[in-house]
Amino acid sequence: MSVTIKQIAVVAGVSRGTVDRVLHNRPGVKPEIALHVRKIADDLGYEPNRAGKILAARKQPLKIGCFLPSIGNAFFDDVIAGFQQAENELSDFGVTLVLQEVEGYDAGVHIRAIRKLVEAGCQALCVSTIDTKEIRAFLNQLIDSGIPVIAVNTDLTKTGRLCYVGCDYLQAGSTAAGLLALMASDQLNLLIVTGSLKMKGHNDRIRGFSRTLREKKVPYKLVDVFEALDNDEYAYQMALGTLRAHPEINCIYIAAAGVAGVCRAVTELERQNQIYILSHDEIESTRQLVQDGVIDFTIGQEPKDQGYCSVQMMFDYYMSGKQVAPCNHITNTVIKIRENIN
Amino acid sequence: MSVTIKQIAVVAGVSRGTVDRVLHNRPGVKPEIALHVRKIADDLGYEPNRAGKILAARKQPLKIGCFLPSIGNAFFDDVIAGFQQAENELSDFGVTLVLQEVEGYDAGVHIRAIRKLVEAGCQALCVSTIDTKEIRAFLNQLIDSGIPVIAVNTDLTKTGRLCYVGCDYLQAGSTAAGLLALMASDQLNLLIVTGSLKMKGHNDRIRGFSRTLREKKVPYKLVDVFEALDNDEYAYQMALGTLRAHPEINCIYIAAAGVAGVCRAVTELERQNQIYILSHDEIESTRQLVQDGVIDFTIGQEPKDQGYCSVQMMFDYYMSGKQVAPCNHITNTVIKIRENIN
DNA sequence: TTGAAAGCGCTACCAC
DNA sequence: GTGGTAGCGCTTTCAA
Repeated sequence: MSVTIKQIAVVAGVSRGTVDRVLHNRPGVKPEIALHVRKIADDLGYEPNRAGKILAARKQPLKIGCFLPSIGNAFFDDVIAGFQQAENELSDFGVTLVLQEVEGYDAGVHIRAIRKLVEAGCQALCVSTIDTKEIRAFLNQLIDSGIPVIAVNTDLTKTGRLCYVGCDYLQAGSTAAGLLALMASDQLNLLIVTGSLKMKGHNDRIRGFSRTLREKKVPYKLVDVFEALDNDEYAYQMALGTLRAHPEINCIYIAAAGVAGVCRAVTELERQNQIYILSHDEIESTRQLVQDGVIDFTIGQEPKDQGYCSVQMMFDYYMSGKQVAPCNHITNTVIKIRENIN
Repeated sequence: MSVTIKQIAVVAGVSRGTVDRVLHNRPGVKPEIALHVRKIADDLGYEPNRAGKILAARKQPLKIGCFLPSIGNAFFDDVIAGFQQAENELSDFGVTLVLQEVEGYDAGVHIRAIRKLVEAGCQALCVSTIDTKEIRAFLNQLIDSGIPVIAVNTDLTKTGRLCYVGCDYLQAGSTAAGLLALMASDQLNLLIVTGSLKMKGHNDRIRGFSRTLREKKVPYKLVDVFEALDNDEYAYQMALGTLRAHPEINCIYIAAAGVAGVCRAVTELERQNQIYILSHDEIESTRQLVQDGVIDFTIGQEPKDQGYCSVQMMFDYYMSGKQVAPCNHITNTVIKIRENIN
C-alpha cells in the first residue's frame, strides 16, 4: 500500500492541511517547512491516490462542455456515443457533460454555441470546430481565462489547446492508396470526390492518397475532382454528370461525406462492377454499401474512441490538479472491408 | 447529485448499516424491514457510487492472477502490456496483479502454474489456456470454490468462466480471404501454414478463410498444408522444402506463428514478388516484414485490448459485488498493411 | 502561518 | 436484528 498524505504529515511533524498546501503549491506555508515537506514527499515517493481525490472532488463537480458541428452529419454519432460512454463511467466521479450541436461550418455560429457552453457554467471544453483566425482568437481568450480546451477530430493550430484527439488524415489517405495499390493492376482513371477544398482534413487525405499512389508507382490519371459539400443529393448529381461524361473512370476515391450519393449514381448507371470505390469513415449507409459490395473498402478513424478519450483526458487533467497536460491522442487508421465491418 | 445510502437510511428510518446489509443481501435483517428498505432504494433509484465503493474497498485489496503460455511467444507481449496498463490504472483502487507465464501447451504445466496463483492468494483469474477436459475440470473446481475466471484469447467451453475476452477467429480468417479476393485475380495455388492442427483458434481461422474464398468464388487450389508448431526455424525448413517442390505456389496463408520463418524461406528463394503472403497477428518481426513489403497484409486482434479489458472487467465484477456477470468482449479484426501498421 | 476537523459514499465491525 | 461509528485518502474550511 502506498504513501498517504497522513504519513507524510506524521513524518514531517506537521498537519495534513499543511502537506496538502505544499503539494498543491498553495500559499501560506513558511518556505523552509514547504521545502522540508516536499523533500519528505519525494523521498517517500508520494503518489496521490485517485480514489481519495475523486471522492473529495465530488464536492466541486466538473462540468465539461462538448461542441460538435454534428447536426445533419452522421459521422459524429459515434463521437457522441464516446462522449456519453465517458460521461456514464465518470458520472460517479462528479462529471457532467453538456453537448452543444450546430449545423455546418460558420465561424460565428460556432463561437456563439461555444460561448453558450461557458455561460452554462462549463469549466472545460472538448470541441470540434474549424481552424480559422477568428475561432483561434476566441478560444485563446477562453483558455487565458482558465478554461482548458481539447481539440477533437480537427486540430487547432496556434492555440493553447491542451492537446489534439483525432486521426492522422495524411495516413488515412495514404492507407487508402496503399490498399488500392494492392488491388489494382491496370491503369487507374480516377475520380476524386472531396468534401470541401477548404477543409484541411480532406485536403490532407487527398495529399496522402496521391503521394502514396506516386510512391507505389501506380499508373493513374486524374480524370476529375469535385466537392460534395457534405450533401448526398448534390454528390449524386455531380457524380452522375461526371460519370456520364467520363466512361473511362474506373476508380472513385471519396475523401469525405457524400458517399451514399456518389454510390447511388454509380449503381444507377450499373457501373459498380467496373469501378473501384474507396471511401472514408463508417456511417450506417456506408457500412451497408460495403456489405453490399458496392464500396470495396472504407478507411475509418475510431470516432467513438475520439469522444471517449477526449473527455477522459480532460477529467485526468483536472484530477492531476491541472498539472500534467495530456499528450495528443492519434486514433488508429482502420481498414474495413465486407468481412470485418461488423 | 444522486441518491446515497445515507439518504435511504433517513427516509427508511433505519441506520446506514441496515441499508448496507439489505442492499448486499446479507443476513440479519428482519424480512419486512428489508422489503421496506429495498422498495425505498428502488423508488429513489439508488445507484451505488463507485468512488465511495472503491475507497472503502482499499481495506480489502483485490489480487488478480493472470496466466499466459507466453514464454517464447512474442504475441503475448501486447496482452501483457494490456494487463500492466490496467494494473497501473487500478493500483490506486487497491488492485494488484500477479503474472504467471509458462512455455507451451502442456495441460499439467498449465494447471500447476494456475494453482500457484491461487496459492499466492489470488482471488480472481484471467487465463489464456487450452480447452481440454482436464483443465476444464480443474478450473470448474476453482470456480466452485469462489474464484471467478475470465477466459482470455482462447475461450473455455463448458466451464463456469465469467466470460470470454478475445477475437473472433472465424471472422479473422474470413477477413484474410475477403481481402485476398479483392487483390487476386488469377488462379491461386495456395500453401497454408498453421500452428497446430489441435488448436481450435488456428482451425477456425482456416475454416473462415476457406469458406470465404469459396463464397467469393475465388478460383484456388490447395497445394499443401503444414504445421509450424510455433517454431520459426522449423517453419523455415518446412517452407523451404515445400516451396522448392512446388514452384506453382503463388499465395501463402500463415494462420499462426512461424511467420518470420516462412518469410525467410520465401525471400531466400527470391520469390517474394511472385507470392501473396498473408499472416495473422502483429509481432515486431511481422510488422517489419509488412513494412518491407514482403507480407502484403496481416490480420490483427488487438491483444492489448484483450489484456486490458479482461482485468478491468474482473475489477468491475468485484465492484458490483459479484452481482453482474460481464458479457463477452470480442476484439476487433484489424487489417494492417504497410501504410497503417504504425 | 499552521492545526484540527468535517465530510465525500461506502463498508466493516463492535456493541446493544 | 439493529444502530452506531471508525476509517479508506483527499480537500476544504474554520479556528487558532
